[in-house]
Amino acid sequence: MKFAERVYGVTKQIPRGKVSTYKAVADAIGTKGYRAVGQALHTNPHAPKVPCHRVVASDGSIGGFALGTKKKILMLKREGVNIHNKNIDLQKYFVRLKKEKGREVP
DNA sequence: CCGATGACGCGCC
DNA sequence: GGGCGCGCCATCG
Repeated sequence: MKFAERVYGVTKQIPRGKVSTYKAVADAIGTKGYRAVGQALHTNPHAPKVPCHRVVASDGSIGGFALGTKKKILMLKREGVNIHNKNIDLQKYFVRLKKEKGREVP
């Protein structure tokens, strides 16, 4: 399994109307390469299956997007995620991503 | 193999 | 609170 595939697997779990952060994704797959996560999403071959636009920066900013940040914002707002001044309320829309492989130690 | 780059994160000024 | 710099990991040249 490639690194990118793992990123997609985790990102794919983000429900509509919610968002997550690169840090959360990286932590979910067990890596500290936050930047690598972003790169994987940039080269995301899976279209709507992997909602890469639902992944934002940990500071609440939009972050980046292949088609342009504005487009990203528009898509998010369209899904119900309210955005003000290029910022998202992580406290409200942030969702915890569960690790794709690691179990919760029963 | 080494060097540079990137949709980031955090510490410091 | 805003801006700047360094560090992180994976991929590409």
